[in-house]
Amino acid sequence: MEYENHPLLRVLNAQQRAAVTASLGPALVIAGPGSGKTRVLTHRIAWMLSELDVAPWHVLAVTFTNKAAREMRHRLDRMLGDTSTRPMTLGTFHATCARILRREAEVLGLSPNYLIFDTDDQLTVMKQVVADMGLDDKRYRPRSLLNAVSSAKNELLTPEHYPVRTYYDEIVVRAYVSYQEGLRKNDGLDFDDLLMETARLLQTDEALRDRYRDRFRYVLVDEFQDTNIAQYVILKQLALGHRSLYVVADEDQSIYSWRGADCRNITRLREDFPEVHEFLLEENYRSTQVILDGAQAIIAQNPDRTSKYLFTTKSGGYPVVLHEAYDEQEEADYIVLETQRLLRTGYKQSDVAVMYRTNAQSRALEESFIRHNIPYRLIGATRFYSRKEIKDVLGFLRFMLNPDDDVSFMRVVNVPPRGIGAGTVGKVAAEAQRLGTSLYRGLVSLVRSGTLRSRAERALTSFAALVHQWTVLRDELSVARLIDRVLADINFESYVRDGSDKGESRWENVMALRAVVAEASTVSLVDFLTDVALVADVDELADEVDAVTLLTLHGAKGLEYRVVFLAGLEEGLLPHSRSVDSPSEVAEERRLLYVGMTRAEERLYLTYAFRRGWRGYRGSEPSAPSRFLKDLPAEVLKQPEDRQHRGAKPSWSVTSWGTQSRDQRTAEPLPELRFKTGQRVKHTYYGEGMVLESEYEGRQEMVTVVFGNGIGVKKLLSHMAPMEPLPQH
DNA sequence: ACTTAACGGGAATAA
DNA sequence: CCCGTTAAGT
Repeated sequence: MEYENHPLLRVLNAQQRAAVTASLGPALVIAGPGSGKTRVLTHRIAWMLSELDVAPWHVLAVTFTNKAAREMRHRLDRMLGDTSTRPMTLGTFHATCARILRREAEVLGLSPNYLIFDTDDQLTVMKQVVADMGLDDKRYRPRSLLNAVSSAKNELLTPEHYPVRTYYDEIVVRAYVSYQEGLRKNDGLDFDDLLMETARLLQTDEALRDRYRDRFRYVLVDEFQDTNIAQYVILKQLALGHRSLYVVADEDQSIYSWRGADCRNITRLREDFPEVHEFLLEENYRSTQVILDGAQAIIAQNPDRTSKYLFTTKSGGYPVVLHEAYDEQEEADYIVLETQRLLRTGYKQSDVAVMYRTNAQSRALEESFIRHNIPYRLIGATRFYSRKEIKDVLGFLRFMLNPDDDVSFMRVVNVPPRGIGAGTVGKVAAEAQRLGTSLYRGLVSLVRSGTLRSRAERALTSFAALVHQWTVLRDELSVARLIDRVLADINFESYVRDGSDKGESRWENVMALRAVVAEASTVSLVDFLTDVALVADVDELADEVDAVTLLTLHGAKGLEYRVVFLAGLEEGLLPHSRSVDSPSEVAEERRLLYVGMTRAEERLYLTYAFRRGWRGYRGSEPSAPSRFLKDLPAEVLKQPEDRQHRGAKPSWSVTSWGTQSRDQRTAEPLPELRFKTGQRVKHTYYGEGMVLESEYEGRQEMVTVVFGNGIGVKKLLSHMAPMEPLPQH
């Protein structure tokens, strides 16, 4: 091939090269996991800029996370050796739309300072709606109404077009209308609005559409399989001008249908752009063949997919390890101890990731990592920007930017507690209602009237004075100075640092926020608040830290680690109990497992627990291994070391305790107990210990052992635990 | 009238 | 374990 020696193409394989050097028309790159799609995307952009005479300001590249966008820009700058990517638009859908709408705010009846309402804010607005409509919030849960509204927006359905089949739908429509009014009144957009309003503007306003078509002549999209209808319409409207739409997709990694992502966008693309060129990337550069075989065996069971064959030149590899633990604690201990073992063989902490279905599963893992003194970082769970102390500070910033935002008003009016409770706020609300304005203006009016005399009302007066000062300072000080000012004015430190450890850590968070702001010293208040609203959990992931990563399977998309543990592979968790009734949702759960497995470069561990505690360990319930595990071919599996010496146990099926444990009690006489009280034992991981008690639990011998070295008391199953009796002295 | 402590009920994934 | 709600205390 003539291009073979081009510096941009030398590092690529033939399939990648074809994709990178495609003509400027529409292109669809189907890329399996680890096939170098990020590389293709970056090289493609570099190729367009350097070989196809594309001007960077005409390029729009959409990534799935801000982190990916940053990395891509960085790589491009390095490849091209300058800052020619500066004028390029590179970011997530939400960030890009937020910026467009900032510019076009007026058309939508918003101020250019409109704020993005996060999940909590949305809930506040919807609760208000439900209250105003006089609905029973048990029957019409604000959360569930929000879900309905959200899916409607993802499909660009306005209230008028919302299909009403039941009375509940009728309520949804009314709530949808009031909810939108509520958002507008407060000068806010929610996440879904960012996409929907952008799509609608592009659809309805021809002049505007032509402007953006001219600006974004070349559109590139990563993770196309996870776009929803609104996003597709945005892409289509832009691309119908110059017909240069370059998308990378893998339907097997579609894991966001619950938030409106629609794989059929791939079909739509083929229909709307029949001249599309398609490319297939099948060579995997990430994982060993064993891991790929395992992952493909799992995904192959899904119906209606175009099958790919992923291959790698890394033949062989370590077998996939399937481990059954007694409960979530021992599962965590197994993962941590195995990690420790790997660390001794040359892996770094940052080479290891533990993935799970639900955030709640991180707790047991965290405890174990702490106990064994291994640093970890947790992605998601309580996101930094949704901690109370952070939201409070941000609330003040939002409020000073837009005092007419009632949601922010309610958030900050009594923080720290200054004696302004529901009753007092009610008076303000009444005044606001009377004047038909915001709470803040209602407050100002009350203050002017001079009728505020009681303690609570005097607190209101001083609060109003404070806010007034801030709105003046708002345009004069940097964001960092504003934060300092607020913290000082409300004496936030003494409120947050209440002397407890938690208080200290809360204050650390505030200082961390302060540091983030200081770094971006020139950013405006609006832009800062926008950025903050749109950071994703994984965006927080700093690569410099050497620590084990704990994250959900959803968060793991696009990442890779030398060692991956997938925890909690049980019925009810993966597939999640809420999805088992729907075949399509189970298929998505399967893809989730597939995504997790294909994150692993060298070693993959699949673990599940025999019983798992809910609600903070109080009571635990037996669980069954995930149905997906059945599809793992025996060849890729290995029994964990702790069971090998115990002789032949073929594959997972033998250990399906869930079916054994409960009912088959009296089938056969029980053999004698292997351990008895006082017996000294040696455990492969826990070391030496002494048996406190041994008894039958069902047909299993359950041994309670106390170990030394701070490990403490463990309950172990005699036939499962890697534990032997020691000779008595 | 507001604040704090005790209580009961409840869990999926996320920009 | 975290949330929102309620009851008692300031």
